[in-house]
Amino acid sequence: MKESATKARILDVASRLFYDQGYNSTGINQIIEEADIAKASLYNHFPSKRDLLAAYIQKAEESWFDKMNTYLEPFKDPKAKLLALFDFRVDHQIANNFAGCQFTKISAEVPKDDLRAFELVGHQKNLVKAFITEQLAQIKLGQPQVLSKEMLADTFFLMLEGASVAAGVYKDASAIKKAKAIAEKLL
Amino acid sequence: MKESATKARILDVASRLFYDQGYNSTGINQIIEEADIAKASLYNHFPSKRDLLAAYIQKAEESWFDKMNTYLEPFKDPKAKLLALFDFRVDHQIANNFAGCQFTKISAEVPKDDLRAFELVGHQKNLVKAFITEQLAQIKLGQPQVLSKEMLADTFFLMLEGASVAAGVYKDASAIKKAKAIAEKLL
DNA sequence: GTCTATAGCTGGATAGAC
DNA sequence: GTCTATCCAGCTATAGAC
Repeated sequence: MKESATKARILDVASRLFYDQGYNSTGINQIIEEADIAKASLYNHFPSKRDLLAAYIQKAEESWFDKMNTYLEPFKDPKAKLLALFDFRVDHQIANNFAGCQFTKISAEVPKDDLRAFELVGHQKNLVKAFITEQLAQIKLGQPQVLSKEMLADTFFLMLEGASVAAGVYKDASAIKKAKAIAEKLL
Repeated sequence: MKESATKARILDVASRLFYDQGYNSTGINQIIEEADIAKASLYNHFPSKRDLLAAYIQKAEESWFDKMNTYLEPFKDPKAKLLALFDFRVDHQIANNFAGCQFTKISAEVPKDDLRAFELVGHQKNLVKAFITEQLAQIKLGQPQVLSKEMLADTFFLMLEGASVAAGVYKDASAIKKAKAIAEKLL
């Protein structure tokens, strides 16, 4: 069931360019040139650019959670793990020159009739939200709490989403750091 | 100092199309066709598509705050006014078919060397943040507060940013409504 | 499954007449 | 300042040989 090396290389190159330049600004021609393959080979593996986009989002989701899990692995305490998620996103933004969230970017530039893309982006965000909820379930909170655990999960998730946007707009990670400080107060 | 009707019409058409289809997916050809003018007329008023984008963002900022002020005008109490900001964004997303925040969209799809665009988007977001801070300054909070007013401003701003992204991804306003419910608890 | 070659179109931008 | 006409580079996608 091993996928061809050609297909993997196409996806690697496309992933880099889609995130770096944007999906719409990256042409098939550039992808095949940098992957050093023929145009028809690309269309052999991916029937259309839209299909390549779908494959990109799925691969990016996998890669994103791999990196997240590696980063969070040392933290055993659920509260520390949850707070480290903010640090992970700071690091990730620095590593990617403050390009913003790659999934949010896709949903912002994709034509609105590409329902598949929105669904795949939503899937990644659902998993992030689920991770936050999972950690919160294991945290013992002091009494009395202003916000329920469900509301805390929404707060953290939405702040992270917003802070990632801010990172892309302002080209710095200060919003993510502020969000972490707020999260610490709320826990 | 009145601007020509041609220029205004170009900007009107471009604004609609940029938001609806995206900046990259909207060609000069479509703009001149729908505005019913010649290509050279467009380039007479806007030296490049990038300049047209800059004009679009500025006009959109103005229009956005006009609509916001109109919506919030009936609310005299600062707390009610601040909470109504969430409702305004729900309404705005519904009115725009859950296309997400138009400013965030631009920052997500513009080439990364278009510093002017990032700056103009940042300007709009600064104003939103300032409005939130302004309202909070007039609100008398109960004691003791977990979050300072500065942190509350960040929380509300980031949640609104994140919830607008979520509205665009999931095509519904539930995240904005959840953010409002959280804000009510925190005030 | 990979290649070369090209179709068919649209992109942003300009020249020159009026 | 608006028009027509056009340039050329880029786009997605396909045909057909090997």
